[in-house]
Amino acid sequence: MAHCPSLRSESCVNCRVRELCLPGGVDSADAQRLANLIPQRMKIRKGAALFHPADPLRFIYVVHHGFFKTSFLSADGREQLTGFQMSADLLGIDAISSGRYTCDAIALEDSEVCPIHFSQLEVLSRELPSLHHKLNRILSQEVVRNQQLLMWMGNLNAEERLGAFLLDLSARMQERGYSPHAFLLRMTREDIAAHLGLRLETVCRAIAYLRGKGLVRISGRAVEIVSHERLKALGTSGSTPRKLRLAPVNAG
Amino acid sequence: MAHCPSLRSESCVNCRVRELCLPGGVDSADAQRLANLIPQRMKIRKGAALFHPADPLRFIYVVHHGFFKTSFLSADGREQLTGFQMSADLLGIDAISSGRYTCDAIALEDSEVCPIHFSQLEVLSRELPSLHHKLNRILSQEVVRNQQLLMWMGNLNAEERLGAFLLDLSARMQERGYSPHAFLLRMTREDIAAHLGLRLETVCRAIAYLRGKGLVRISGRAVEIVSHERLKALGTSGSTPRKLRLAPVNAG
DNA sequence: CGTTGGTTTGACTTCGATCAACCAGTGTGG
DNA sequence: CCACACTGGTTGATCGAAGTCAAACCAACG
Repeated sequence: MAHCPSLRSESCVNCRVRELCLPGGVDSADAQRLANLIPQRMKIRKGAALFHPADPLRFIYVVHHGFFKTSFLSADGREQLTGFQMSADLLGIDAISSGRYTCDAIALEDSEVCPIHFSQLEVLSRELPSLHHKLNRILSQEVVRNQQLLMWMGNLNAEERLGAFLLDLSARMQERGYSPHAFLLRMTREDIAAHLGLRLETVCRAIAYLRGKGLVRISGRAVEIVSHERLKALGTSGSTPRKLRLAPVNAG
Repeated sequence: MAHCPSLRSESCVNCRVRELCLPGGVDSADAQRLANLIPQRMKIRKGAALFHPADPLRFIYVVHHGFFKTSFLSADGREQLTGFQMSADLLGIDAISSGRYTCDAIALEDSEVCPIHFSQLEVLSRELPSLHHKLNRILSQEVVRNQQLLMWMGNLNAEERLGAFLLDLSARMQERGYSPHAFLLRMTREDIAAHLGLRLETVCRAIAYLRGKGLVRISGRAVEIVSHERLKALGTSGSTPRKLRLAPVNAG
């Protein structure tokens, strides 16, 4: 069971995305103990799967660098893309409930992940309250994130959904030290569509719409966000799809 | 801080829904220690809120009996109903990530909840591995549940969504020892609509459709599921909304 | 009783799905 | 080298599911 320390690529302690990741808020000595749970980083080639639905849970994975998508198919062949994961994001936490992964995790570019033996993580987090709390927060965060996505699907039209999606990506890029104004998409239009509950043609048209309004510049995978403010304000006024039906304002 | 044990209504140990709830899989002595974290059950009247968005997290709540809905409003007045909670379901886990609740929790009937001091729960779960694991599983379960809902919104049409919703309710009734064939809805059509990303008129029409097909009998809040099998099979054949576009089958 | 909140049904409109054509790269084999 | 297939992206025309607006219905209740 014991791994030779020299095999470990690097420690969590001086990882670029440490604060966003599991060791965020955990002090350095303890972060090193977490790092010791990671046998060795794994390289995943573009298009390859990290795990499949029904595989038994042994590890959860942190994306070290690269980009993933997670998606699942229902019995009758419908696909839902549940999320895109970038560095410091966790993969596999859906598996904790049943002990088996519920989705596919596919690398969208050559990537590297840190596998963490889950039951060892549970044991260690009993010893380290800050790690324990961080894990709980990450799980809860995932719930909130999914609820946000739900809100997009339930309340926003195609253009607004795409706008929200781009702003979300932008914010996550910024968290990781990249420019929030310009970045490259790692996924296809079809992936975006499967994520937002649309079809790829509709995503294209939504892009054309935002471009036409001068809110973004998008050609191929290259995105430039011209105005975060105006993009955010997309839904606020103008068309009112599925907003709360307000009580009529009676002056008398 | 110490509460007189005599104040505690009852213990978790002989609670009807113990296995579904946090003490599920935790042995009786330890379940009693969990019960000791619950100062006293709280009664919530129909229509009242258990908490509001931005309230600081102190307790998470287990529904002991009754029925709740959780929903949130975005800045621009759009509402998304994130879920319905019945006995043994947890309320407030969305708050763990930021320390503040992100949604409203409203009782749909007179209800009773078990408040659990969250930071004490974290401390106790460090001592009791089985409790710790159960908490992780419940959090993960919530992620999976939301992903399921996402799949409904992204891939199913109105009738299929309603069918899936009714089957889900039915399964949860059964888990709790009630009949899966007939039960009462505690929520309005508008609540169902806000949950499924539809409008109430569309929910009404979807009900009429299922009734017309002889799959359910619904009048007012009373639901009878005539055939679980045929209800499940709703999407499987026939119309193919948003299914995977299959590669054309070339014989040559 | 009339009021009120929830539900149902109808007529019409609209957003996004569908089907189809076409384009830009990119790789492959003759 | 060119012909070609192939993948991903864009745009147009058409259609249908669900949204919107409106009216009516019903049970509960003061």
